[in-house]
Amino acid sequence: MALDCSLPVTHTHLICASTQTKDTLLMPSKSRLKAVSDPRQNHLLASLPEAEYQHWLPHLEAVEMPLGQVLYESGSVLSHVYFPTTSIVSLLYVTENGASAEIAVVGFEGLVGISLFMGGGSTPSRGVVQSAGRGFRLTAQIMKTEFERSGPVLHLMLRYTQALITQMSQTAVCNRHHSLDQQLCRWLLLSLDRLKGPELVTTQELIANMLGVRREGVTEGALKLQKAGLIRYARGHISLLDRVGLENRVCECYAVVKKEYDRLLPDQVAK
Amino acid sequence: MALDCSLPVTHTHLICASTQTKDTLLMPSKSRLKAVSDPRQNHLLASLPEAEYQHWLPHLEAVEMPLGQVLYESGSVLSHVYFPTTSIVSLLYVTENGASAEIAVVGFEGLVGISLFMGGGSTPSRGVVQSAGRGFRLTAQIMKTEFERSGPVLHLMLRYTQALITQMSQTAVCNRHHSLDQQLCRWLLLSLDRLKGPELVTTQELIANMLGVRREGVTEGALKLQKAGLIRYARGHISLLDRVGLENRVCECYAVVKKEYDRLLPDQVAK
DNA sequence: CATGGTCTGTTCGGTATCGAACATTCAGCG
DNA sequence: CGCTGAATGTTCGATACCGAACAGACCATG
Repeated sequence: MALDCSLPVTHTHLICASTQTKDTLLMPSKSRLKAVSDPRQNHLLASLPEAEYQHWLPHLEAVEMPLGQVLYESGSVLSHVYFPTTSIVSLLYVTENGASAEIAVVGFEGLVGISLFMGGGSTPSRGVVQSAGRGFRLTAQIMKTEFERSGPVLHLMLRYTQALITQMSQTAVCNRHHSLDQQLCRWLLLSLDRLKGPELVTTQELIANMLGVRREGVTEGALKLQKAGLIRYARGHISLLDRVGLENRVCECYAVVKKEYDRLLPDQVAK
Repeated sequence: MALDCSLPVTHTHLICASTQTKDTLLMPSKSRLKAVSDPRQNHLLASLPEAEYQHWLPHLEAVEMPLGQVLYESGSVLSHVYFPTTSIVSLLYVTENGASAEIAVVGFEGLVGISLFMGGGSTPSRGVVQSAGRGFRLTAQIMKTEFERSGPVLHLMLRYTQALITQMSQTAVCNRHHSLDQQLCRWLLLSLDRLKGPELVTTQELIANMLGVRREGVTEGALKLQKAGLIRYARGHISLLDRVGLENRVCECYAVVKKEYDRLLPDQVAK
């Protein structure tokens, strides 16, 4: 913990150098230099034992994660694992005829690229930045080595993976049994939980892609929520006004997932 | 491999002793003593390095797995991991209002109880025997120890887990985008792949529970398939007549899952 | 061989979502 | 400042699935 402060300085120069990864960059974030990232904004990194953390530090590369950036494609071998801090990444499945569905959301609580240490190297899903921000990444090689080397790291990663599995499973059930309105609430809450502020920067069109429904459906659902005074939105900005109100409308799926994350990944460090 | 033959003898006396686990026994299998189980009928066990396998052998307990048996409840801590040989287990989520949906099927290719070595101890799902048969089990303690002790075991289990994750994810997408008819085909093929013979012993009612739809829907779908000459069924018995025909009707989800299982778990031993 | 229960077939109206088409509003840009 | 494209609002018929109710077929059991 004592050495945290030295980090941002050490790494700031890397932020720009690493931006040009695979830019499907749709909306470049307007050089918000305010929050120079601290790796421990990511809860997995923050949960690492101090010794491990110090060991990782030199290898953690700060990266900008612009909206729409594809971190990995279906079937491709990952070059890095990503630890979002102020961004959100969606794990997306795309069907043959172009329809899509999000199976999980990853934010500062998690990591993108479990297939790297799970042994498969790739998955049939796609990782897309769904809310622009920052994060850190580690090369595949180092991640694998660290995973094998340290028991605590392994256990942390596996517990996280189990939480992710819960989110995926619950998504499957939710897709089957709950109304679009409920799913929209779930999606909003899950996404908002993975960001600092009370505002999401996304269009209804993108939400529709995530939920695997038509945009019109999202519009209607969002309208209801806005009329009820739970959210307010305008041209790509959605603000949370009444969290309790949303929680009253959401299906059980949200609570199940949240509870499981809390159980498997208690905040050992600051929240 | 050389010692396989001695095993059935060693363990046959355990089969009965271990039957009375938690019997929601609906349909006791009529004492089919023909296939006295060989642990290596389970592909995970068969994929273990010889040394590991010999190490596990004394601890593998042969068990009867009757239709409807609940191997674990949502949230409960597992006492054993199960390795099906001639049975199929469904991982089932049940919603507050009683609706259910299967998120994955496990047969001789896999194992039930990943939360044991993933670190969570429990999951919000339920494990139910969906096709009566046999299997082997290992106590939680031994499974955990073995998982930690041996690299090859760990890697095998994790690769399997990743395959399972694919199945769960694909189920989520399928629930969203594909028709009941297609999903029925997927379910039939996935289930048939996890059994030896070309016949399933299940009612349409149970299939409906698994798919999370009404029984009437399954009846209609099954009728179409029967009229098309792809399957034949009667009172709880479904026979596969034309696999290719089914594969022509199924959605991509089946192929994606199958391909991923084949990729992650190549049959190192006999198939 | 009668009976009860399970399994399957069939029907009908209700509802949520789809697919497509179009109107409106707003932000950014030249 | 006006244009353009993106984002949002609205409508309509089509369709897949739901919920409920019931009929027939078959098996096990007494």
